[in-house]
Amino acid sequence: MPKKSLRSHCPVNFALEAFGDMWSLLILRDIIFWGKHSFKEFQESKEGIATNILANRLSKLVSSGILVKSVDAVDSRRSIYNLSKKGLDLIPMLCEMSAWSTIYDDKTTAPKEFVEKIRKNRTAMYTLMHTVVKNGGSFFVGKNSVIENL
Amino acid sequence: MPKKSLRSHCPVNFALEAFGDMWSLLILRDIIFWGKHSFKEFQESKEGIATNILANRLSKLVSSGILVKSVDAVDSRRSIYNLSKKGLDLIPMLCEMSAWSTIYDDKTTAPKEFVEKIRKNRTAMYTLMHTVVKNGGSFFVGKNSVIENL
DNA sequence: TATAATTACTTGCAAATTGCAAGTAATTAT
DNA sequence: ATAATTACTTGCAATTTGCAAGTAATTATA
Repeated sequence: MPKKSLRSHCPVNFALEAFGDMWSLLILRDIIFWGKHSFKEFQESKEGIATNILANRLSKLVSSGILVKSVDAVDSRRSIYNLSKKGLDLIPMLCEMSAWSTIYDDKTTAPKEFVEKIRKNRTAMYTLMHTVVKNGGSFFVGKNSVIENL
Repeated sequence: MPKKSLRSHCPVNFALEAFGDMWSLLILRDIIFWGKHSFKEFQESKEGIATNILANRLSKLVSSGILVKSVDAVDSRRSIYNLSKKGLDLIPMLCEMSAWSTIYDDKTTAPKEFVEKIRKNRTAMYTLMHTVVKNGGSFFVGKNSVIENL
């Protein structure tokens, strides 16, 4: 199908058309914060995404250049989804979103050091996360996780 | 109806449940960037929101404490929607979203100074916008608009 | 002062999207 | 050889959306 034209080139609208639905953002969260990379792992997240929707969102994120899909070298059944540069550049937005919720949700599961660190030096935090995720890590999971360096 | 419980207290999910749908975000954009405040003005935006959806989203944003509704002093037909503190605190997120699109949409309508300014000193930009919008202004429109101070 | 506009909605209904359950195809593990 | 696992697809009911057409309460105009 031919790529349908945008309703507008307003930057907020552009972002919404690329990744602005609930499930796409939860997939990005799973990668950035939890180091998930496969269909199965995304499916196991507690919000409970349906498999047809998950397949649909993954293919949209790949075709908009935010995710890159590859086949696992040791298990060819597995597809691996990683963030491209374009996807890594969404880290600041996800961080601000999370920081907001951490302030306004009194039952938040986010660590308080996260918001403190962001308030002190946002750009440093974004840069650190960009590097960690680019190298296969994530905020919470992985041997070079962000949280153990806070 | 009793307030339905959240699927999770993950900060990304919390944000999505509060304002994470396309139309809610476009309403927030209209207020922050274009200084719109009434039903009619939101309806006129070029993305073309249907009036039933607009009414629904405005009432959700009010009940989640992001918007505050009041009646216009000089024309009692008009309802006026303003950002609460909780709403003003979404400015950083909207800015990062816009900054991302400005980089990746080669037809973006965003001014390039915006992204430059954010890269140089994000926090200063957020603070300026917070103040301007709090005082009834916006990024583009109003006598104390942000853009004329870039 | 009667009539026309305007503003902020609501209602009804068709069309699109979602959510759920159940497959399927291609590996990999036992 | 058989069972699991992984990444999907399919069918269908239920929910949500989009569109057109109201309605009610002002405010503006002849």
